[in-house]
Amino acid sequence: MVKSTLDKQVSSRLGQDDVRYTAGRREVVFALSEADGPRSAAELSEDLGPSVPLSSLYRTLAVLEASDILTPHFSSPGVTRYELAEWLNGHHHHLVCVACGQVEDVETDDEVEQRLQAIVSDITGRSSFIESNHALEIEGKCQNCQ
Amino acid sequence: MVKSTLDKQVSSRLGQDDVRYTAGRREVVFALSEADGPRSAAELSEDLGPSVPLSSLYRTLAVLEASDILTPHFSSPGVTRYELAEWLNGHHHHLVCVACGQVEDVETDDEVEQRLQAIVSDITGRSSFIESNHALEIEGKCQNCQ
DNA sequence: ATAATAATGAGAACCATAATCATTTAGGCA
DNA sequence: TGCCTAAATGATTATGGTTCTCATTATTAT
Repeated sequence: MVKSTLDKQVSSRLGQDDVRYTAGRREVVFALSEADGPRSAAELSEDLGPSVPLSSLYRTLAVLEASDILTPHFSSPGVTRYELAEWLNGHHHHLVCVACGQVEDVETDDEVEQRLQAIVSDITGRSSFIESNHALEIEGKCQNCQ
Repeated sequence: MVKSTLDKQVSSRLGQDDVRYTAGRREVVFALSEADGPRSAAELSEDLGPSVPLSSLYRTLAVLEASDILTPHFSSPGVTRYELAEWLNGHHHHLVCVACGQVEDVETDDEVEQRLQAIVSDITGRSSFIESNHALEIEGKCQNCQ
């Protein structure tokens, strides 16, 4: 995604909530748009350096999540990773390395995604659970850890 | 699963690791075998009462995970839930309620599971990632929270 | 029985995250 | 342009889930 396009979408969405799109928040959104998977506060802090202090970073993540710019992701104990929400980043799934904990995005083409959605409907169809989303997490070993 | 069968399988598996299957550990395994989804330490502690103190409970969970009796599961911020490992509990997927955080198991029949495995293979086939397992997490609202 | 080893439990320590609060910054308006 | 008000920031402190420590207790092997 082009940076300026993303910035416009985020800015507009935040505007609806009367939330300002400040420099620090832009940095966080940009760093996440460059990442190839969800990032924790600690990982982002490393990427960003001292220009965004941890306390501000945590608050920024919470603010951006509340406005549906970011989605939290849980795959390792005790740490929350964030990624751009689906409407910004596209629907995708995750490869979770059981060795190093890194999470990588994978895209699926429409045909595969349709088959997956059919499976989800098959599963929830019989229950009283109302589906809003699904996530296919594939665990294994990434190239580095094999 | 019959209690005695489960106990035998767990006991035998722990024996291979020279780990004792003590009363407290039996209580935890039993509580998880009765649960209809992954349970956190806090939830288990509520189920078990004061007979298994928290510090012992956490250690028991770690020990049982190390011997592949339990599998950790991450779906809400900052809390790890455990369930019996797949070889004891069967392969299944999860319905995660976005409102209350509860996680419920769902079984899939073989035909559906085959279709899902085919999708996973389609996705990882093109990459250098080596799959060991997959998890389909369906988010939405449980009956209580609708 | 006894020695050796593992398990237990109470409490302290740890670490990721959230809350506090004084200060700074930014947008609305004269 | 310069105030005024509300929002954002950042250093610090608090919180809560989890792990560690260590003295005590229980279990296994000889």
